[in-house]
Amino acid sequence: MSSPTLEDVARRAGVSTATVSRCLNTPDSVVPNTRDKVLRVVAELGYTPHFGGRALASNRSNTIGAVIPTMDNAIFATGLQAVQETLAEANVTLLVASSCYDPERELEQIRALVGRGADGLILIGIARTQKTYDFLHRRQITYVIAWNYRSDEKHCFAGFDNVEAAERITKQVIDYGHRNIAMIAGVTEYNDRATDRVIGVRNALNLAGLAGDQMQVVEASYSLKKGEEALDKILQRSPQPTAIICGNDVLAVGAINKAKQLGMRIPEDVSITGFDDIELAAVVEPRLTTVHVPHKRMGKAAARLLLAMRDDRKNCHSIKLETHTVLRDSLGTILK
Amino acid sequence: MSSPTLEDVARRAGVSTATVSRCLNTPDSVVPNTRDKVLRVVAELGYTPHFGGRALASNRSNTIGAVIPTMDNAIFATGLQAVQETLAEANVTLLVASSCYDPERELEQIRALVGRGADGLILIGIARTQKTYDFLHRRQITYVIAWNYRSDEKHCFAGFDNVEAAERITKQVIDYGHRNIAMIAGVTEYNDRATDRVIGVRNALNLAGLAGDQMQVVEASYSLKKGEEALDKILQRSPQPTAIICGNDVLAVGAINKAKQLGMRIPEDVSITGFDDIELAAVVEPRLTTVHVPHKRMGKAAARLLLAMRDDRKNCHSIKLETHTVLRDSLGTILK
DNA sequence: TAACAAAATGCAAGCGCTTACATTAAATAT
DNA sequence: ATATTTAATGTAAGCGCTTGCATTTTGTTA
Repeated sequence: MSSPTLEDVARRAGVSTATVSRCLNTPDSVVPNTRDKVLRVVAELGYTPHFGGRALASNRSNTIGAVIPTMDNAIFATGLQAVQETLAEANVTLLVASSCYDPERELEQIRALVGRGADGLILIGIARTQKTYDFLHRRQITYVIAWNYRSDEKHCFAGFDNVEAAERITKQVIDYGHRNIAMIAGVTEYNDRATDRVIGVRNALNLAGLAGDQMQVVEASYSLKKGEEALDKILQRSPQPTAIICGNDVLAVGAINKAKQLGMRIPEDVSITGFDDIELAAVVEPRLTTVHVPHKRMGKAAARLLLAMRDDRKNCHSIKLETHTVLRDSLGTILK
Repeated sequence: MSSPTLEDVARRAGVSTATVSRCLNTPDSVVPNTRDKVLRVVAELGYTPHFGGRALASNRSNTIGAVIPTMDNAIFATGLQAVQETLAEANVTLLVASSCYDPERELEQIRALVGRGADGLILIGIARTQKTYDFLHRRQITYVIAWNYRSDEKHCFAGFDNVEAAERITKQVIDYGHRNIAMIAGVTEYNDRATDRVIGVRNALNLAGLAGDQMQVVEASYSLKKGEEALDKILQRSPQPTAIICGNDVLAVGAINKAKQLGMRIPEDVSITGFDDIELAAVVEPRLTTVHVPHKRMGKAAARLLLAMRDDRKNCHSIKLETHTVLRDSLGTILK
């Protein structure tokens, strides 16, 4: 039932618990002879240090936590996988919790992870309650923000500029001749990435003299079905847009499906673009023109950053990752 | 720097540490008046119990671990999300590690999670080294096996019968008139799910008098690209099969893509079926006929089971989830 | 070989929490 | 009102580990 303890090892090896502990943590401070003897017993007993005891005594856990909106979203799952791999190389374990896009719940989960001694946290995006930030700062928690980037010294980022990326793809759409553009956005409440993407689209429109502030925006939560519904809503208004920019690929694919069901041709009758470049984007027909986000590299970067900050709290060099537009088939030209 | 401790709370609330502990763990054993007072202080101080202390004193970590092949696969990500949500309701945290389909690595990760005091483990499938099972048993680790099911009392399952499901869809393919059937399977080495699916297809073929043992099987790792390559390999042989059964949806979609590139019509020129029913399956054109697996329900079931077993180790009632074939457009009839 | 410095090891005090058990307060019976 | 039961709270002993400091061993120097 009960696992062997440090003391069991010590007794059996005929040394003190301190020596055993040192064999495990600072092997160089123990004479080889003793060390071998101890390690042999460790192997013999199949001893594994008790994490709780260790955390309690050393105030360090070799654990980092990630609180993501949901794993049930390829972009986070992919990123998290990269985080996990990077962390595993450094013998650090990953604690995962999901907030389900609810700020209260995020704080709850952050509390739980900190309570279990996470040495650092990976958080998604910037938008969270002041209460959460207060907690983070009061407790001096090391954290990095992923999936967004700001040139803001207050936080440490490993992300990309959502505004910029949205501006870029919108400009592309405009360059293709579109003048009447609508947007299916992700839910912007409590979601800075979704919000930034809307801002980016509006910016680009304004810059081209197209009254971005009057652009039709329909918000939809992350699912194919909601994307379909959103398209319906957009089509009710006339004149109908010639291009629909979507806040993420899932919504875009939903919109494409619906459009096809309605007998519309893409991109001849309407152009549709996405954001994220998940696997789906290259498979749907027509293949989706979208913003490529390097999710794996981002996960790796976030993990590395956190590892570095763990050793030196102030060692915070935010990383800005670059995105680019992938031109595929769902965006077409408007001939004047 | 240092977080408030139980004692800080106790002092400030003017009670003993025991009372504070009880307020947090067994609130009913404290009179409401006292409880409110204590909880107010807890909130005031932003107190979070220290995991290490708790684990040490109670010999329970309120943590369960999951070792999955990779999160970068929608089926596991989806399932894991359900696990996490179910666990969170019980105030249990989820530790995640990935084995990358490598048995040695799986053992390593299991060791790490157990070392960190996981009260139980969720493991994927049955195939693992004897060494791993020895470790699990010697340490009397509570674990449940997900994504597969056997009527085998040795383990505790929360999964489905891969053989049966593969038999079912194969029978469907045969019923549609196909006689020359090939398979693109996932990598079967160290992967009982992939192996079982091949067995199921062969069984059904044999049962229909179609020499399942001679069926052409090409193995491919989990990616669209490998699915495409596998299709190429299959088409080299003649006579070409009229139906290709794939071990998972990703391979199936890869095969569909390639077939379309080659100018083949699906299902007129060749039928293709998948397995898993991920989101992609309903989006690809033609929509994929596949085996629906209730990943979310499976995750939830696995978590519940583990939670139950935590309280009573012997309380192991394996759960068999049902799958069914979803008929969509990628499987067509052969007219005789 | 004695005297001393340096290296290795042991001792023991916690780290923050839970939980038997002891004590006190409240509720009920007499 | 008092004795007795029951509920609420307090006391204090660890849980397994790390680590500062004391002690012992080993190595060095004169």
